[in-house]
This record gives sequence, C-alpha cells and structure tokens, in this order.
Amino acid sequence: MSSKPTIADVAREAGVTKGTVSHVFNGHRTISAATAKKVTDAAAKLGWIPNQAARALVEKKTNAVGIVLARDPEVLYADAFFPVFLSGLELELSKREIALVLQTVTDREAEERAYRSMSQGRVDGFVVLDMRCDDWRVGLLRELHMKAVLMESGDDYQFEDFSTVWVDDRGPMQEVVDHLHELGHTRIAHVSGPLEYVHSQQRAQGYVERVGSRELLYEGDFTAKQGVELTRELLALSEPPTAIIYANDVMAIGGLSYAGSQGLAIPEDLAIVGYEDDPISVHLNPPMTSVSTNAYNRGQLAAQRLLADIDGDMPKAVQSLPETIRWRASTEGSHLA
Amino acid sequence: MSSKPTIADVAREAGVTKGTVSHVFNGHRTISAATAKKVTDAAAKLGWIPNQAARALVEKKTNAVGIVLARDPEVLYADAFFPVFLSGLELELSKREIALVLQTVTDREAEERAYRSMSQGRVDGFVVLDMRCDDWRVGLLRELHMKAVLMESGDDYQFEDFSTVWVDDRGPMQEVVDHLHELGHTRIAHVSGPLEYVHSQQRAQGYVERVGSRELLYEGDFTAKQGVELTRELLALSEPPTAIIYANDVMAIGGLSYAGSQGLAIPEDLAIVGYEDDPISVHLNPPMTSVSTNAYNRGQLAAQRLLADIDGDMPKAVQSLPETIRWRASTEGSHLA
DNA sequence: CTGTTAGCGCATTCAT
DNA sequence: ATGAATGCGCTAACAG
Repeated sequence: MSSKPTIADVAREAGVTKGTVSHVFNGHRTISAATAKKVTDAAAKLGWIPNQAARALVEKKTNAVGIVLARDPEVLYADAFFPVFLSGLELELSKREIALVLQTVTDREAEERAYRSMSQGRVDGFVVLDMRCDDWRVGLLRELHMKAVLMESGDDYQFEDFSTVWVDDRGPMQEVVDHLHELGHTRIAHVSGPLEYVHSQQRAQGYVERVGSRELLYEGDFTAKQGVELTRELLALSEPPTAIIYANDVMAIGGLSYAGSQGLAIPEDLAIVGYEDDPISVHLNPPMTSVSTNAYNRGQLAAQRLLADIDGDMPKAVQSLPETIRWRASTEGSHLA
Repeated sequence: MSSKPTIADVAREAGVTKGTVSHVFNGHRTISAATAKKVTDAAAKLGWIPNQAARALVEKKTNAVGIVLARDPEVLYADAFFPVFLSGLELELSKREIALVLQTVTDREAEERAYRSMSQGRVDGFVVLDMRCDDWRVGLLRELHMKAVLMESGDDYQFEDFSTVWVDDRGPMQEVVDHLHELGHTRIAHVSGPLEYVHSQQRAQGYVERVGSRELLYEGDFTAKQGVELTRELLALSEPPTAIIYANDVMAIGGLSYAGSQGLAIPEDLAIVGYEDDPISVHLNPPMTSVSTNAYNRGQLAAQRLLADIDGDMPKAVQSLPETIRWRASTEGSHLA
C-alpha cells in the first residue's frame, strides 16, 4: 500500500466503504462534513488519486483529447503553425486540467489504428489537422462515434455532425496577388504545400484565380529544402518570376536564402511572400512579408469547441480570426514599382 | 454493437472465447492458424481494437509516456528547444506506437496532481524537463514508483534510480566568453534564463567563472519582451557592455531588434550571441552566432532511455551530443577586434 | 491448443 | 446519509 494505494485502502483508513470515498471525490451525492473530512484526510495521508484507467473504463470518459500526427515530426514542428497552435490549445486545456494525447504515425494503416485505439478509452475527442477533400477520417470518426473538431480552410467544408474551426485562405491569397500586381509584377509564382490538403488547395486556388494560370504553380512539401529547390527551378526558367509566394515561412526562408546566394537583391530582383508569419519573419534580412494565420487563436478555438462538444453541445462551425497580411520590405520597393 | 464492439462481440463472431481472442491479439500463447484467422477476420469485420483503459487497468501498462509542462505554453513553444525536442522524441515513440501525453499546469499544486494522476493508469513513465536543484519532483517520482528520464545540465546531477540525459552547458559558455575576450571585449553581459533552473544556472556559472563578476548577469525569463527590456537596461548603463550573451535565441532576437532600433550596428557596436541555434538564426540580419544544443538528438535519447527503463533496463546516465558554437556575423568583426 | 473464471480499481445501482 | 453488490472490458491463471 506504500506504492499504489487504491480506493479500498482509503476506505479502510477512513473507516467507510469504497462507495463513500468515490462519492466524496466526485460529489455525486451529499456527504456529511464529518465523513468527508475523514475521507479527504485519509486520501491525503496515503497520497491517493483515482486511477485514470479504472475511471475511464467505468465512466467512459478520459478527460483527455487527442491529435494523430501523420506528418514527419521534423517538418511539422519546424513550421510556425503547429507549435503555436498547440500552445493555444494547451492554454485552454490547462484551465480544465485536460490532457493532450499526441500520437505520431508513419503510414495510413497506423493512422487508422491510432484513431481506433485512442478512441477506445484513451481520449474523449480529436482535433483533426491537415484536412483533405473527402477525407477518409471523417467517416472513421463517424463510425467510432467520436467527438471531433476539424480544422478547415474555407466554408465549403462544413458538417452536420462535426464542429469545425475554419479560416479563409483564399481571400488573403487573392489580396496578396492583387497587391503584387499593383506593384507591377506580371510573373508571379506560387510554391504551394502538398495539394492534397484543403488549406494548400485553397491558397493555390486563390492564387490561380487571380493569376489566371497554373504555369508558375509549383507544389512543395513545406520543407526548407523544397523551398530552395523549387526556387532554383523557378529562377532557372527562361522567363523567371519576379515575385514568389510560398505556402509557409520555412519554404520562403529557404527561397530567400537561395536567391541571396545567387546574388539576387530582395525585393529589387525578386519579391518574396511567406505564410504563417513566424514571429521571427520581421527580423529577417530583409524583413519578410507574410500572411498571419493566427495559429494561437485557432488552437484556443479548437479546444473550446471540442470541450463544448464533449460536454454535449451541438456541433458548430466557428470562424477564427481572419488572416492578416503583414507587408514588409521583402515585397516593397520592387524593381517595377 | 455497431458502435463499440467489445472482445465478447469478437469472440461470438469468431465462435471462440474471449481468452482466445485476447491471446490472438497479444501473442501470449500459441494459436492455431485457423482460429487466429477466424479471430482477426471477426475483429476486422467489427472494427474492434482492444480498449486501452481496460487493458491499462489489468496490465498496469499504458503504452504512453507523459510530460508535465509547468511553463506558460506560449513561452515554451516559442523557444526553438521544445518543439524540436518533441519532434525527436516523437520520432522514437512512433516506431513503437507509443503515445505522448502532455499536460500543462499553472501552479505547483496542479503540477503535483498531474504527476499523480498521470502516474495512475495514464502513462508508464515521464520525461522531466527544466530540472531545478533539489527538485521536489524527484522525490515525488520516487514515491510514485514511476520510471522517468531527467533532462539534466552537467554531470553533477546523477541519480541511482533515474536515467538522465545530460549535456554540458558550462563548457560551451566558457568557450563563448573566451572567444569574445579574444575579440577584445571586456564588458560582456549575460541575459540568463530563470536561475532556478539548473540549465540556466550552469550557463550563468560558466559565464561568471570566466568573466569574474556577476555585475552584468541579468536574469531573464526566456521571453522576447524580457530580451528587449534587459537589453535596454544594459545599454543604459554608464559603462554599457560591448557584447551580450543570451540564454536563448528568442531573447537574443529581441535584443538584436532593440539594439538595431537604437541605431546600434551589430556587431560593430554590440556583439550578440544566442543559445539554441534556431534554424532561422542563420537567416537573421546579421546572421546570429548561437550555441546549438542538439534538441532533436536529446529528444531521441530521452525516448530511447525512457522506453528502455520501462522495459526493465537499469537506469543510466546518457550524454547527448555536445553543444556546438556556430560563429556568425553577429559577433565577428566587432569594433575592438 | 482452447474454454472457464477471477479479478484489475472504480462508479453506480440497489438497499437501508 | 451510508453500506453492499454489480459490472465496465480486458488479461491471465487455472483447467482440460
């Protein structure tokens, strides 16, 4: 009993039954002050805390929420989005002492297994990132009868049975292109994220709608390496672009770095726009224009929505703070302006 | 049964007993190929996965490891260390499909409660960050009979009963000071992290040992805001420093930014050194000297050690890759050199 | 090789 | 206001 006291030990110590101890700890019925004190004293003396597994088994409630991560962790955590999103999420979870369960998977099979096993006694709901069109996970979550909040781009993807936290990626991208046009740019390229993701898709779509062509749309993978590589390819074209919009800051910084190494001046020879607005972008050389996506706010909203759903609320679509374009020196004063 | 099939449903479907199903799924005894197939088919048909809570209750094993986070999430995730550390950790955990349970707490009481409750049926062991001298958590982990790996600075803090992953913070700090001395600096300041942490303590100690005084040792809190504020105070001294070493890149970037806003040239008027070597530091203006702490490697080692301990290995102290100083333009060409 | 049974630690019916 | 008994879903010890 020195190691792992159970409710029975506490009951014995307090001279009551297990049922009484249980009720003292979750107030599901009225207890006399005297016995309540005996019980809490006994529990404190033994250092007893209800076993989470036993409680989850009988209550069907874990007080934890989960995220299944299907991207390479090195790529995921290098991007400004995920860490900042997590910190917003954790802030809200900490208010109610809810745990966050993270599981990284390496293939589709493991991903499904992770959702299934976490849904069985490990978490009460999921935050789902990197949505795809007709995402198979939606059907799976339905089958598992799990609560979930889906992080969406645009208001096209809404569901009756799941909450979403969505943001408009298309409009801001159009604004970026418009402003670059105003600056005189006519060859504007876009290095996107993987187009299987809705958010990458939406950004690319906004770009294509304004540019009128997919010629300079290059699909990247959010890594700095691809940022460099695709920038190299773009600059090697017979008619290279005079401006490049990247789908995240990591690729943009790769591109900026490569362009500099080739002797190009930013923004005179090449204008550069990032996405995410990593707090550090303002300190780059030159300070980099980037689209702020309010990842922190989205994390908070996701947690609030998911916890509300778990508490029995009806699912609901919530719009996060709109994205904001931070114009900085990497685009201003372009050669054509 | 459409919603949450149990082992009994699978047993019925396969025409065997629950015990057999159980054994098919964790290979604790030999099963004929025929019944094994019947069972796996039935499980697949019903979409059944063993309930984690029930399993944790009887096996006393959760296949999860935990981290209790006592710092403000916004500060923690803004720093390059934690996200990169997590990605190294997750890489190793994903190989064995182990989940990571994160719980953020706001005060000491909640912190202890988190360790206690997670230790009871939620995780098999802990990764412990931000160690302090005579850290009370060591005693608590002992009382809870939990496996844990402690992230330490220096080899002074080793334990018989807990594994540690340690790195030398003092030596590299001394090297930094020595090099700045060689460049001609005589007024060298250090903006540290909270000195309650051993890692901050060790860095500060290495600094003080070489500088010979605590006069220019200013205690920060790892936030950009403090980086700015303490830099302001330092530069306002009658004899301001000509070089500042910061305990993380976030504060260093704040300082670099503030110095620039005051019209100081880096490194001519002020040399700047960061700590962590955020991948982005090389792209700053000017590129910033920083000490790489190999957070990714430490995450991997922590996971490997903890999983080994959980599997029954004896606790062991492991040294991570040594820190490396990346000298860049924010220190070279100083005015006194 | 497979069936049967007894808990794991807790919350929650019934009782009283 | 409290005690006693049942079962959550699973594993493992005991049978055969």
